[in-house]
Amino acid sequence: MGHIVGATRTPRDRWIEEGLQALAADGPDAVRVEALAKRLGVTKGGFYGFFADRDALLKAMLDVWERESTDEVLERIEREGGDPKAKIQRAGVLTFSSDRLLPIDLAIRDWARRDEAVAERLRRVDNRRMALLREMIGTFCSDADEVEARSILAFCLAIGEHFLAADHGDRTRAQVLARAADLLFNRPRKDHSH
Amino acid sequence: MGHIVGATRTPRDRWIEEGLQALAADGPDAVRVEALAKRLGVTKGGFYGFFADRDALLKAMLDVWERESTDEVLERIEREGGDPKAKIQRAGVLTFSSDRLLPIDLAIRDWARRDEAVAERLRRVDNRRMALLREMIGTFCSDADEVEARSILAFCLAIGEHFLAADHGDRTRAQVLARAADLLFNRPRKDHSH
DNA sequence: CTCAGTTTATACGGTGGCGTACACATGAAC
DNA sequence: GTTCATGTGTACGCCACCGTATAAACTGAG
Repeated sequence: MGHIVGATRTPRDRWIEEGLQALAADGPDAVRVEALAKRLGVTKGGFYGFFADRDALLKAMLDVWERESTDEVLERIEREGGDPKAKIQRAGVLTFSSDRLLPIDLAIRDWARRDEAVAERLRRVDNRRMALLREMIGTFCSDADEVEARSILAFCLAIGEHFLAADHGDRTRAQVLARAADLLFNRPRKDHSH
Repeated sequence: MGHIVGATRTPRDRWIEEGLQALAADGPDAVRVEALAKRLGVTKGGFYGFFADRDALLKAMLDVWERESTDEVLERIEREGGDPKAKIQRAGVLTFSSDRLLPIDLAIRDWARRDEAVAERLRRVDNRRMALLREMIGTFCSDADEVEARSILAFCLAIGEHFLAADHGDRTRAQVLARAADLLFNRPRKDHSH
């Protein structure tokens, strides 16, 4: 029973991986079975053995992304420890400076605007990330409303930066970002004097 | 000479407008000649009288968007006047709360990640918007580096908010955004005590 | 009414993509 | 070496889309 026979030249994972690369590079419309096969040096012959149809591949891709973007990143952050600011920074680096995860993340954000199922997954992922941000910012800011405000600012900066095309004169983007992060993480506000 | 005859049931502008709607709703790949014709209750017969090919339509769409997003908005802001903060807010409302311009803007941002020509146009538009932000923020903040930092934070908040799927517990998104804007525009930082 | 110019409908060839059917190849188990 | 499940190549029907060609319909001027 359970005969495991026949070698798999192009296992399920490689289809998913190639799909994620296509998604990252050119959006969900670029995830085409025959195109992936070509890039894998193979025809689509084996594809339909692993996936019912193209849509099943898309779902599988999102599963992998969701797991990699939450569990794996959060686990690694906890494992490596450090103070709150270091953790925030590491979380940012792990997802928004990753050559692998960043372009996938951005593509999925645009995708989510048109597909409710994708939006639902993104919500789960973003909520976990926001929870981390809140926790970290809460260690040096006591006003809960302000914690939320600073969290959304930080998150939107990390995302929006990649959708923003503006220049900054003499400054580099990195310099401007550093100063912005400084404002969010290192400068308690003046006394509440409404 | 120059006989102007023959009525135009579906003028150039309507093709462009329908194209922009398709772009806003489903991204650049959804801008298909035959699909637009169907939505216009027409076949593609007349299309190639106005445009050399699909690509010419895309260019024309970007032209219209660029003009509407810069000249028209900025002109209106100047015309209606007000204090700096009111101007920032109006600029934000005119572009990022417009049912028409907002979804187009977001679609173009994603598009720009893959098409250098689109990125170039977006850069022109974003630079004009950033210039406005700098000018306004400069009226109550003297440190040029911090002006730049607050500007990018404000811009990324306006953009990123729409790509962010997180919830905020009891608070509404609008409440959180208001508090974040408050941080950026109404709270001078503590004395520089580094 | 006639006419010319323009817009639109229809039909066509070409391409690329999906999903299916079936035959071939491969390699482990026996 | 035979068997057999599995992966792969090839071919097919189908549909959507682009861009072209050509004929029909419309419109305003004379």
